[in-house]
Amino acid sequence: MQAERETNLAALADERRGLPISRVLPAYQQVANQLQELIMKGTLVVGERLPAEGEMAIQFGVSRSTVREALRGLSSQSLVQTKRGVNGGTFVAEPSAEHVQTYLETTIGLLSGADVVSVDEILEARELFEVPSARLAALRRDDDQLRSLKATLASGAAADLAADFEGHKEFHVAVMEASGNRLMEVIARPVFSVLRTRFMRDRASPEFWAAVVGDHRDIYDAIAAGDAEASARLMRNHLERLRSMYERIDRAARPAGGSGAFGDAAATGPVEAC
Amino acid sequence: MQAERETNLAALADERRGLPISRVLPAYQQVANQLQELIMKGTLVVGERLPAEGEMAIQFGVSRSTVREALRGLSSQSLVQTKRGVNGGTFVAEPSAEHVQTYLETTIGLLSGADVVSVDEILEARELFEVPSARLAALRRDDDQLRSLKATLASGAAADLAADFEGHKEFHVAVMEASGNRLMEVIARPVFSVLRTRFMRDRASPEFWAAVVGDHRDIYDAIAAGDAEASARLMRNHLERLRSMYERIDRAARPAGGSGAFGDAAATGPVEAC
DNA sequence: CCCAGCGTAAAGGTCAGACACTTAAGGGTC
DNA sequence: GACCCTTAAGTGTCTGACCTTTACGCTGGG
Repeated sequence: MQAERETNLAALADERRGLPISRVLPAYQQVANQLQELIMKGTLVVGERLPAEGEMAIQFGVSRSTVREALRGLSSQSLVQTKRGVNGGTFVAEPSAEHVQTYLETTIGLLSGADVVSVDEILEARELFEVPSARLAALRRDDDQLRSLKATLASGAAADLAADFEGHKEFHVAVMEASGNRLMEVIARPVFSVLRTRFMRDRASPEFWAAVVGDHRDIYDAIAAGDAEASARLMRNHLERLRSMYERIDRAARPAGGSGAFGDAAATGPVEAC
Repeated sequence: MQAERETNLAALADERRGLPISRVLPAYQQVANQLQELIMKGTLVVGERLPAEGEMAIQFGVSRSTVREALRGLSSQSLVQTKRGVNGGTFVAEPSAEHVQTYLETTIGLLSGADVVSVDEILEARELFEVPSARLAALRRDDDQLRSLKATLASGAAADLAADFEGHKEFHVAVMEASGNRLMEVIARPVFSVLRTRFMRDRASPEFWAAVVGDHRDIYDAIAAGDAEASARLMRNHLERLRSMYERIDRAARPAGGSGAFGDAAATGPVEAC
């Protein structure tokens, strides 16, 4: 009872008005779209197993390769998951915060690399996210979260920069966790990570890191005391300190990407030939 | 000069210590990973054309189908784009805010549907995003943005609810645009859209919409006057009004998804048989 | 009775080769 | 010079085969 798909798919296009632009989607796209819709409408429940590739091929009236291509797309969006072996198959994946974070991190990195968003905007967004996080953390943290937070405070006596750098990350992540808003956390973490990746460690002086460690301790105290406004204020100051460092570092030219990934491939560069 | 991949890929697993869990990724995954890395490192520049599928197959030492599956994954993450015809091929896609928004919208919707994040958290995140947006908009909007903003103000005399509902969306989007932070916009829009989708129109009384329209006008005035604090405060009040409506509506059971998407398929449901 | 080992079969993973469809470019005709 | 037509590169799709993984059940020994 599924689509018929005559040999000539283009026939479907006849129904369209005006614009004769070829808008017949490839079969794998159509299959992917249909499956995605079933998942999003909840017709296919999380954890549910889809029919085997071969069966879906029959039901959709396409070949197994086509179905597989569709599934690859869905699985790279973490909508489905595949398992091999007997009782293997394709399963509706359960939405996970981690997937979203991974995706956001790479994507924001790309947006930044392509100058669709500027470093300034990322820094600003970070403040917009983390300052309220600190405020909420002061209001909501439970004892466990407070303990985790405390555990991330660096030794102070700078053992080595790398440890401080790690501690810095863990502290901020712990604050986001303590804020009690998982959506906020899912979004703020990648933003933080992108900045962290862009401005790798070792660029700042030991004195700078010492100040960072002091900031963390102050913020921790405010959160522990449940002082929302102090937490927010201190976090803002802290982020401003960091921002000034980032801005100083930003005077580092990004390497101009050359071709050559596929050595002898095509001499037909995207720019002028001849 | 590419990977060799003997017939037995599992040989690669021998190098591992301890844990003998089968962690040899499928070939398509490995190919996808390598390509993704090349793109993210900037070795493959935006707009650049990758070798034809057949050539990549040779270079990676896999079959064309495998390459294609890898490409489907990348393309569904909007990392690459394919074009048919002569001079067709696979091109490194230019990162676009729209793709991210689409992805975020579906994903946040799923996270919410699976109760990984609660409606409360989404509502809170929305306030956390849009209140600062309004503040920044007051400080930064240029004349064009102000004009666009004004254009979204509903007629007031409720023509029909649908129009108000649309206007509501456009107003909030315009504020985000005027905030001058594109990252913020990319993130805030999907959050807004998810709420909007979850609580479809027509659930609120005409009086409610009238109040909404009034709120919008007030916020607009504050933004036009460049009064940052008033903008923020009014936006906060506005969102609180909306929140109360959402919370009232949230007393609506979601339909329990039934099986049957693949009718006669398998009787081997995920739950008890017999 | 329990456990280890082995075989089996279902399902995904990979491959090779063929053909269809799309589309830009080049050449030929009027 | 404008238009059409052929051509070819490259993606899209299909077929059918074989490999690999892995849960499950059977079987035999302790």
